[in-house]
Amino acid sequence: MLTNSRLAYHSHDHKRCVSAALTRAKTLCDDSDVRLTPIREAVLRTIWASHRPLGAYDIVDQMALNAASGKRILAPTVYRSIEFLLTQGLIHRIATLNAYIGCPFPGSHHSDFFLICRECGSAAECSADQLNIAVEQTAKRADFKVESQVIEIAGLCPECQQGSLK
Amino acid sequence: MLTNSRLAYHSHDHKRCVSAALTRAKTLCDDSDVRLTPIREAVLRTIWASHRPLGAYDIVDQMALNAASGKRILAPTVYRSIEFLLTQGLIHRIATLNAYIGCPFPGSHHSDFFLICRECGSAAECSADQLNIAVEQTAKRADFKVESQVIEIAGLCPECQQGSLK
DNA sequence: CCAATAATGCTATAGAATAACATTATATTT
DNA sequence: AAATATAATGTTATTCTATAGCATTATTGG
Repeated sequence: MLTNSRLAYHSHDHKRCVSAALTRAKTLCDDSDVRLTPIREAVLRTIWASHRPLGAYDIVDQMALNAASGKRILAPTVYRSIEFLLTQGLIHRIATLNAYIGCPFPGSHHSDFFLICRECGSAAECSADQLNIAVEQTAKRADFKVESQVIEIAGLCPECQQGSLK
Repeated sequence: MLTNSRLAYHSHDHKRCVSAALTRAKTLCDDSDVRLTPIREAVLRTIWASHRPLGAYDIVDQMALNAASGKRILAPTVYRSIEFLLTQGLIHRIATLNAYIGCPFPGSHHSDFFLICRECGSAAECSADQLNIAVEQTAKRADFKVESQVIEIAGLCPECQQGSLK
């Protein structure tokens, strides 16, 4: 099983998370001959500010002012960056939250699913063969051809299970 | 595996689907001492008009005029009915589509998932132990306590696989 | 440098969902 | 049955999410 649950739920040197994500992003965009512009990079950095999925308008609010013009960066621009980052596989959309989160292992093929803590809001991404196989097999029994999947599990992360004394 | 994929994807006597759903709904609401009012029943009937998830404003548009007053039934009222029907387990929300679909087996405990055809829009609900076990086990490996799950698979239903010749 | 393409700025608007308060209907108590 | 309490609906406005359309600026390739 591939997962970033250690990092997502426990305290750690988050700056390393961010810089690693940024480095990976640059490399991948370079390899794919697409442009990780300053704005796109800033959006990615904003999303990576935590392990909690972030809404598009939260991103708008938390983005620094445009370095060049000193003006705010508005929703359509942010949404364009989001679309770019989604296409490049650098972020994911969490459908149940209308929010976006950085992908911890972009570039690698993985049908992912998410463990989202209802208490602290942190989300871990996982990829488990067992689950993918189960999806494939159950779909097959209905003669259904799988093309994409959204799996979002809500509950309590390890830390918050301790916090809530029940 | 529990599923309504037969009915969802293939032609059938849909009136029976609807009347069966309505009957179940009445029974369940009666048992739970909650009121399936005319409007709530009309919303449920509208959702059950097909096996395709229906958006809230589509429901608003497709609802008949209020039998009593002859006026349109507006969004907040429809949303209230949706909330009621969700609470009673009579319908489900499809997060990836912002849409709602009738539950074919309400009352029974089931952690469900959906097979949604991108071609015809029909969605089948399934419940497979194998998948639930896989979810539980992978979550457990991350020390995550599962409370609810959203699993939405997109692809091609049996009928539409034949239609699209590839 | 010039033309073509890509990215961003900006305004408006579409689509999904709910807040707040008034009104009406139903249930409960007397 | 009348009075009261509770539940459901009507109505208007608003919030939140997302995109359309067009102008402007930046980047790339010749």
